[in-house]
Amino acid sequence: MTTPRRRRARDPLTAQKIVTVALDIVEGEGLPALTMRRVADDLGVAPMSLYRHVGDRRGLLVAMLDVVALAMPPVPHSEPREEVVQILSRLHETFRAHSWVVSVLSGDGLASSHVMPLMDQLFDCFDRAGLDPLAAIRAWQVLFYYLAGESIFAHVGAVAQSREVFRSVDPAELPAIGRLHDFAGRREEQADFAHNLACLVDLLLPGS
Amino acid sequence: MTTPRRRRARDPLTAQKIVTVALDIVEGEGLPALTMRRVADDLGVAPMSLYRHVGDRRGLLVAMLDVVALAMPPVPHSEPREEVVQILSRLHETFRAHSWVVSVLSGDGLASSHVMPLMDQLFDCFDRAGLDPLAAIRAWQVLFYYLAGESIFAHVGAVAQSREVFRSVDPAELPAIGRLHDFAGRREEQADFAHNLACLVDLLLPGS
DNA sequence: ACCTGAACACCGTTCAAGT
DNA sequence: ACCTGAACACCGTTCAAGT
Repeated sequence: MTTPRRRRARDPLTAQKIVTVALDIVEGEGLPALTMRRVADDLGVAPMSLYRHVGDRRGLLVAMLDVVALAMPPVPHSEPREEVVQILSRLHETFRAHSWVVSVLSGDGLASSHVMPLMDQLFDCFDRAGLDPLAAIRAWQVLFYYLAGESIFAHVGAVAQSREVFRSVDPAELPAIGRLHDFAGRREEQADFAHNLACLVDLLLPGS
Repeated sequence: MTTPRRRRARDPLTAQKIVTVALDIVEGEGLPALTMRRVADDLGVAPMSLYRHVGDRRGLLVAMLDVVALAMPPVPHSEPREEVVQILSRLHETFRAHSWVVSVLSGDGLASSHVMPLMDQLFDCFDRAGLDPLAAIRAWQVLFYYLAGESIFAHVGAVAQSREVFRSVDPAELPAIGRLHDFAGRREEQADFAHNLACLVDLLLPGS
């Protein structure tokens, strides 16, 4: 094994290296596997070495969010309604591809400043569509909360005990739920999202 | 101090006592304060004593969800549209009053079987309103994901670093965001929820 | 049957010490 | 300036032992 146990002056630890390794762990094994000690282990470094470069665990998570935010391809400008759909779809793709992101946003209350340009683009669309600031904020809430809820529960739902609760319902006792049993499960959730998003945008943007 | 360090045969530990103490902790100090060791301490009991009664930490959380679900007042029957609004409002009140519930639902993928009657009532409303099963599932998704997102982010947002990110935006660089600065913060989120909910129900239920 | 202490395999982080 | 080991104050849970 030629893996060095110690860093050399020529091979210094950097925030970038730490974030890269942390992203590898979290993409492959999920958020619970991401511990400071594990990141340090994978780098062949003492746990405390990380703290000079990323502050603490929350600092590491923000740095990871920054990388994801900066990796999002820009959304081209177009007619406001279409542009809103594209922006929300981009966020949806991001949450799907990196499901830990929503957990960090909601669970730890963290955020990356690098999403703000995309937010600005979205609110500019609202403005061009004729929404006043209050209506724009409400539109944002409806769209983002739906998006966030969808991302959280679509991800966690795949392995959740809550599925078992739903399945174990007695159709004789709760008939309206019973009627759903045939439909649940074998549906395209991607299609549902696209459909629901289109409906919501139609609702929120005036005169189309 | 007369606090007994040991249980007597006449004062046996029960799942109910454990859940009561756990709810006290979580309502007062939040989910991070809820540890098996802390619950045991508050009961004057060894940590391992809990495991015979609640299985494990997840079992304790489910038992806590059961209590909250059973404490929800029933929603009176009425015209479908109104009944849907009432059911969603009841869920919203519950999530507001016990903000840890949404974290447990989303973060741990747990659920209580005792919410299923309310779900059945909701899908019966959808049925009476003329929605086919597919449309009903989509309506449920839109409403619940919005509700869940609202509850999660309204709660976590109050203390979050993400607020700081928003506030620190330079209005010259991102003008559409800058225009919102005066509006954000001093709004009634409760009113927003009621308004948004009414709009969503109007969208999802046909012909009103 | 019910409860316990000791132990295992973890956490994030502080601190004083090394180079 | 950058990295380290040892330590602190925690976790959930297993196991063998007590009554």
